[in-house]
Amino acid sequence: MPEGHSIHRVARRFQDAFVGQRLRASSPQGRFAQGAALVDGARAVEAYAHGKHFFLVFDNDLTLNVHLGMYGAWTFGGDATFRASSSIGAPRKMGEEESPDSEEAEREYVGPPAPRPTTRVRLESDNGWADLIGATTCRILEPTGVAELRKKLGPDPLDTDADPTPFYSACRKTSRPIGAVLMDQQAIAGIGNIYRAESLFRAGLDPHTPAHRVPDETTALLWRDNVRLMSTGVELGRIVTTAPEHRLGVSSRHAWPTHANYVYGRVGHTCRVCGNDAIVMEDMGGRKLYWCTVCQT
DNA sequence: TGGTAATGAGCAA
DNA sequence: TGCTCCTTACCAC
Repeated sequence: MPEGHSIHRVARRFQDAFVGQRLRASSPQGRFAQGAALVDGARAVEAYAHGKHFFLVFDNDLTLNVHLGMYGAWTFGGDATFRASSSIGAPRKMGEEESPDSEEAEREYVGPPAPRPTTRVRLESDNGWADLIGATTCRILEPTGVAELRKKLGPDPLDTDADPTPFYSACRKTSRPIGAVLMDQQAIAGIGNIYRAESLFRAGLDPHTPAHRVPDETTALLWRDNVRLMSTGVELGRIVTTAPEHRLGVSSRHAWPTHANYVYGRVGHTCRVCGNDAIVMEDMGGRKLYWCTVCQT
């Protein structure tokens, strides 16, 4: 899936383009017809993300809660204030950039295109639209439901007010591998398979290290590094975890994908730091874990 | 045309 | 631990 940074981009997009307006809500696919009816015609008052969960609050106290899962994506379009249509969500190609700037602005907004048959939700204002496909979760929540859900989510590195303490204590009290804890949304919210692998590499940490044996200064480093990496992800619309000196000879950002990561998806390639053919892939908790057996000890 | 993998997570066993 | 759901795109045949 889109990791946490993508969801924060979605929230930003909604905040800019839809919040403050009355929205028409529908479910072209039909599977969310009842939910859409609950907010159809209501005014959007706030959009935010917590980890990989997206929340759109309406003035009738109901909240649209979306989790994109592995395949979900939002597509946006509208008049000039929207820029041209773009999408945020499940990338289909490695390193794909989300919401690329359009080459030309749309001349005249005449309304949204016909929805794909798989469109779960379409939200429409007078000057733009947002389509959701493939989400694993899409529902309407009461305020209590939102509170209940958020209580189960750990601190989000992309939340500037977040207190990382719960993440530190989660690490101290479990012998589960640190590589598994980083993926646990109850311990820390928003990290996915790429940020997991890349931040562990940058910390020089063996993913199998029992979390309670990771020094406090290292868990603090992991938090701070994910704050930095994910913030970069929000700004770029793409995950780039390599330091500039490890992207030598790459000037165009369109060439970044092949130099954007240290270990994710790089089995059989030379490690950018130690130069060894030491990057391996294994299964951890049902997900593919990539790491360098020389750099991460 | 069909098999598969993909930045996820809930659930049964 | 493994199955399931959601959807798309790429690849091999």
